[in-house]
Amino acid sequence: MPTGNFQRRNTPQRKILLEELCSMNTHPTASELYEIVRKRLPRISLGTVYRNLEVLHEDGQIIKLDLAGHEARFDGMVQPHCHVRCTTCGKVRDLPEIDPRKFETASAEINGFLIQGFKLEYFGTCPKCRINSADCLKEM
Amino acid sequence: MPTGNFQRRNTPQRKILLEELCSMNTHPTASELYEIVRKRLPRISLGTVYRNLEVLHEDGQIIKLDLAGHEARFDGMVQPHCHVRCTTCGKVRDLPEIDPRKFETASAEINGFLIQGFKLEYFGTCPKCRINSADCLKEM
DNA sequence: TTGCCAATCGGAATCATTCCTATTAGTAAT
DNA sequence: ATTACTAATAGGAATGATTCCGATTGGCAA
Repeated sequence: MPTGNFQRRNTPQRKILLEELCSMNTHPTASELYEIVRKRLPRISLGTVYRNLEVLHEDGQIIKLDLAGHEARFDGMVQPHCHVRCTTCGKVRDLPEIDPRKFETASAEINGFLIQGFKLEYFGTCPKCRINSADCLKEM
Repeated sequence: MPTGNFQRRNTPQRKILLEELCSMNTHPTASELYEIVRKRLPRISLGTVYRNLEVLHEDGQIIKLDLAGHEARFDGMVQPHCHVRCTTCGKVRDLPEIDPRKFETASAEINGFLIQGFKLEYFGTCPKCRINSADCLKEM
């Protein structure tokens, strides 16, 4: 998850990963990006791709789409926006904006997609972990 | 994904899985449920647990929580409701209701959870797959 | 009882992701 | 330039959730 603390200077591999990701709007997986980047860096390893995508994500330079039950996908567009996943072929595309009113309707059409539903997941800190991290602070 | 077509008669294994899942509100993973059910069915296999959770989900008898980048969790409460995941310990709990207005605020407190954000994913059918499935219908 | 079919068991296979270790590249100091 | 140090990399092994497969079992109808 993004820490927002600081932004590391990008290594050559990381820079090229970012360039390639930002030049596409198809939200590739780590493996897809690996195949693409390999054309420019034939000796890059898949582990490096994973690690650097994680670093870029931590530093807020890219978005990680960790969606329901599928491999993670990555997005070079960091402005907040939504995504649709095709339940048939699995492709992921951008949605123009968050419109909570759409939640009410069972189905709708956006950008040619026939929307069947949405999945909403909150994240945060549970009561117990809030207390524990408070303890941590006291101990320091 | 739920088909809503018909509901199969539950096998003994499936019935017990459903009973156990409905008696808890902690959204167990398949492995956790496997350990629990094993007390009543010592010879059940993990594969059976996975298959039957999938069947129950397809028939709409349970909810499958396929959340961001973690193992799937299952929920016996089928009324629509939301979930929070603790980013520290990973536990998942119910949220009382969907309140789209909450989307606006960066952080809020619900049920003792300190909410840091949410993840919203639409799903549906992309333009190409809509056409292909229409072709399918024509061919039939 | 027999045959049939779906469900099960048990374990192997898969696949995305993470981890490990030796090597390399980059930078600063000498 | 050379050396020393450190962080990042490559390559591959390990992990872990999930799916797949083949042989066996259980329940039901003829």
